[in-house]
Amino acid sequence: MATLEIYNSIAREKQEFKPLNHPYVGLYVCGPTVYGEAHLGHSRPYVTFDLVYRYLTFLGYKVRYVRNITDVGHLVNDADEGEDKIAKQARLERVEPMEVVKRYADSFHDNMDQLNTLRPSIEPIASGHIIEQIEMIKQILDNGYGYEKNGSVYFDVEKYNKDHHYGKLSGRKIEDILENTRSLDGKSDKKHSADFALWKKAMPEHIMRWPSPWSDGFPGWHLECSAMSTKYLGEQFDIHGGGMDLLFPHHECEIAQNKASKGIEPVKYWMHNNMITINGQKMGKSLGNFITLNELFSGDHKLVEQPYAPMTIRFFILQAHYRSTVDFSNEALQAAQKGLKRLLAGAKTLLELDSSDSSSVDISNIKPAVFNALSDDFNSPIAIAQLFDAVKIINSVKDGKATLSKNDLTELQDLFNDVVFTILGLKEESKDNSDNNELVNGLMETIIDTRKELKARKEFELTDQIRDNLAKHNVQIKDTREGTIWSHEK
RNA sequence: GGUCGCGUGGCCGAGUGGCUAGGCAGUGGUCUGCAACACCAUCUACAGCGGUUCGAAUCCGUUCGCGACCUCCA
Repeated sequence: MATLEIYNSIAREKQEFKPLNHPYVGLYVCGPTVYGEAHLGHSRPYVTFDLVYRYLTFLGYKVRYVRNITDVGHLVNDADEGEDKIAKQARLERVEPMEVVKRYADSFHDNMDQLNTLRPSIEPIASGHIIEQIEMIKQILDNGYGYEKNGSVYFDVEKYNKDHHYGKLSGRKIEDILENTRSLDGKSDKKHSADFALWKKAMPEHIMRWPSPWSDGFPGWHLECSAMSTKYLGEQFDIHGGGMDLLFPHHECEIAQNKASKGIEPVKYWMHNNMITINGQKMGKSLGNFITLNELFSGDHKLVEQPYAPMTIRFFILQAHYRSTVDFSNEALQAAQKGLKRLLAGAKTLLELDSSDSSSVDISNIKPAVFNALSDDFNSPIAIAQLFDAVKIINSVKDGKATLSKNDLTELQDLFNDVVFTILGLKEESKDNSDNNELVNGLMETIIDTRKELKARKEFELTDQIRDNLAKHNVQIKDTREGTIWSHEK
């Protein structure tokens, strides 16, 4: 099997993956700020890093997957002037901030379960780690990279850059940052506009506040990831993931905070997924062009022509490489839906095939091609393309136009089981499992038998009527060579 | 304006120097009472221009178009 290569954002090239502490792997992914329902854009990083988590685990690594929940400190606007996102939503909904957090964290978890993403090993919450964050601020101050002003503490970017390189991840030069950062019209306590908040003094009306040596207040947004990744994965860990839009300033600030407090480069491999776009433009809350996952699942949105199953969304995302943008459209999702159906039908057929004495087709290159693709920076679209080639073979065998030896058949079955279900995390979308539904099975059996009798009498008007009526209840009837089968879809 | 990236066939989306990506859609056929599924065959491509090379979608230059980040964002 090929060695795993990962595109490391900070090196701007693919690098062989060598964990710091084999076979253990630390994986940190920036989680959501839970002030609203998750939208399609959110599904990208979590499906992407679910693939990373699943594949690393499959390869035998012991992965600790940490993904935070942000419930405090993430401001609506500028790091200095904006309102806290959670607090704002709480005001709009007239509830407690923690009610907002609970509601949308639950909703997020539901959506992630629907997308069949595995839950992280640890899911730390920012407000539960105030002490750790305060400790880190103290260290940054002790090391001379921060300053206090009016109860707030800021990171001194200019000072830090004298000893380290602020901008090494995003490829920015400090001069450009200092030059281009928006001026704050002298309203700010910051020495320089490029500086960012480590601790903010809370306004009197602010509910989300904690005591600290500097003021009653709350931590800056960037700090939580530094503090929590350090706590659960150590001062240095293997992989840090997140959306490309977090690359600057969020991840840049994280590196700075870690180095300023611990003196160590925290992350070995930085991974950034690209955006989901809509009409070529990034889907985002601030742009107002987003579609929530629940809206996609229900079809209840003006841009959504039909309900899309969670697995369709997952497959849609996996059919593109994580570092490419992927554009939302109904056409693309419908193509994904049909493609997924074909792939899963192939997987099912594969289990029913009989082996022959020998193979009439050569399947020896499929498995290596699949794993080479996955090991080449998690290239799921290539892996999927290989699986479709296998589906073609599977269907040929089913049609009696090709044969597979016992060994080859087993190899394909194992491959599909490993890749389709374990690694890509796809699954059948069957909601009504017929095994606990004897009544329905009995009824369907009666209907199908009756229809068979009608068919024999060439009463085709009636047989078609039965098929059409059942279709109205999302029950599909198919007359195959082996007999009539039925399926119920959502 | 600065930094970075992208532009592939009707649509989506891989590929980074020579060999059919794949999916969806289309067309013709096989199968079917008719469908659906499936199978076989088939079609359309690398934004423009210039260069390097025996050979470029792939490397270099340039023009045009689009996007991301530089405010919050997955």
